[in-house]
Amino acid sequence: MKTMTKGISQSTQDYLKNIYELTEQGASASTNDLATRLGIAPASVTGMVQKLASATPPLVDYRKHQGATLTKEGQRAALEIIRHHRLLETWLVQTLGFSWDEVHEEACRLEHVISEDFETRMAAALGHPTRDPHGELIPGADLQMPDDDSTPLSSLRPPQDATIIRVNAIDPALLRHLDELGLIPGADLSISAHSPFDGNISIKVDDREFVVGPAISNNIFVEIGG
Amino acid sequence: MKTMTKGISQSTQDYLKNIYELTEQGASASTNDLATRLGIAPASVTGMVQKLASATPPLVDYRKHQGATLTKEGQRAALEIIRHHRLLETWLVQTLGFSWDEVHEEACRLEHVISEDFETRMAAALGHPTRDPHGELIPGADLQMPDDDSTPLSSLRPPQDATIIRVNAIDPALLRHLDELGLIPGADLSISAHSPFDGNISIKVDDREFVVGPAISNNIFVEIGG
DNA sequence: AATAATATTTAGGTATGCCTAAATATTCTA
DNA sequence: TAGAATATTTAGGCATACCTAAATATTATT
Repeated sequence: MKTMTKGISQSTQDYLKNIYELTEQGASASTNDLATRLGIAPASVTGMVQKLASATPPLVDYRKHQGATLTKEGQRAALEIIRHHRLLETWLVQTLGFSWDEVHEEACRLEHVISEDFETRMAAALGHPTRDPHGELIPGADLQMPDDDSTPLSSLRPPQDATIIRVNAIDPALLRHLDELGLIPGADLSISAHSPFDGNISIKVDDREFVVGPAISNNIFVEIGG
Repeated sequence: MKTMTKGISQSTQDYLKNIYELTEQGASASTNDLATRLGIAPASVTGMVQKLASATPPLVDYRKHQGATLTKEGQRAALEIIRHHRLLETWLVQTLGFSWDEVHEEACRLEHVISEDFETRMAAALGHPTRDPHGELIPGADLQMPDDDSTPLSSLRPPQDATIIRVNAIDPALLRHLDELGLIPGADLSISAHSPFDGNISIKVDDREFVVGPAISNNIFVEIGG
């Protein structure tokens, strides 16, 4: 009947996960960005981040007006949740036939309540996958995040070829759109044109050719060479 | 990021589920029994039950010192959770190899967070089962609880034969014990003796013979005739 | 039927995690 | 570099769901 949070509340887990994701590319996580991602008021984030910073052990480093970063402890907890989330997405797609645009929300709810035993069994049943259905890396049982050497699609220029590795998107409508275009992990593509001013690129996938803007191409990551 | 409770909190769901189970055999659910099952103080139960009774729509009928029963609405919600719980137990056993003593706790946490979509897919993948790994009946998608025509093992007398249909137990240690004895749903048994004063019966299962007391035999339900 | 034992309720309090409004700090712009 | 715009924090509140201690009601005993 408990909530299986190993003493870390569900709300805290959400904070840590989002701080992890916001700080992945270097900077610290701002109050506002966190508030937006969590769907709560900035003032509430300030209070909560202060609490996380003065917990024992502290889960985040925080100085007023400077945003938050994760401590070692906080990072451990974040990676645990991210591992849960990504294994669950994989699991839902592979065993229950969910599509990749449907699993995010479900995994967000389940990630907080599954046991370590569940996690272990799921990983084994899936053959210890290293990427989820969006191509996102799954931290290992040791909570190490593997390296990702992929490149943003937006950085390619004609006539480069590439294979899609990872699609960084949550919005179901966008994911369905990308699915229709064939822009999914594993897809091979080639760049046929690039517009320098608007950043649009023309790509060919499955013999279909179309143009994508930076809003999309910045969030698709590829391995160069088809 | 929400908790998928259709406006009914997780705590409320636990109350309703437990009231359902306590009132299944007729009487109303007392404050104390609920407190014991939920692991909280009786005073807290009083407060919560009062709240459930004055919700709109009311989820329980309640009069001071008289215990609580479910309203139609409350029963609907309870059956929804029980359906989740029992499908999940079945799912965990069949797809992740959990044993029947390990699934209760896990299902108690998951039951509150899965979507209707998840429920539907799980039911379909399992072939719309009507009983969970303990033999407990699973309410249908229409939230009708099927009839159970089984008989308590404790009511049998030599030389009756029977097949185990349902084992009403949660305690993992007890469930492992029963598993070792072969007292699991589907097992055929025959009654070889009955002690009138202590209620013990001797039963033979898988060519092994042993004695079980009423604490066990009252919670094993059978279909008479092997 | 009075008293004892048990069950339940009331009263007052706590922690969590959110809110709004107002104050303050930082960053941008001219 | 002053003022405007933006971001953040403080202060004061609220709902949920739990707690303990004390009061009261019900049930059992003699």
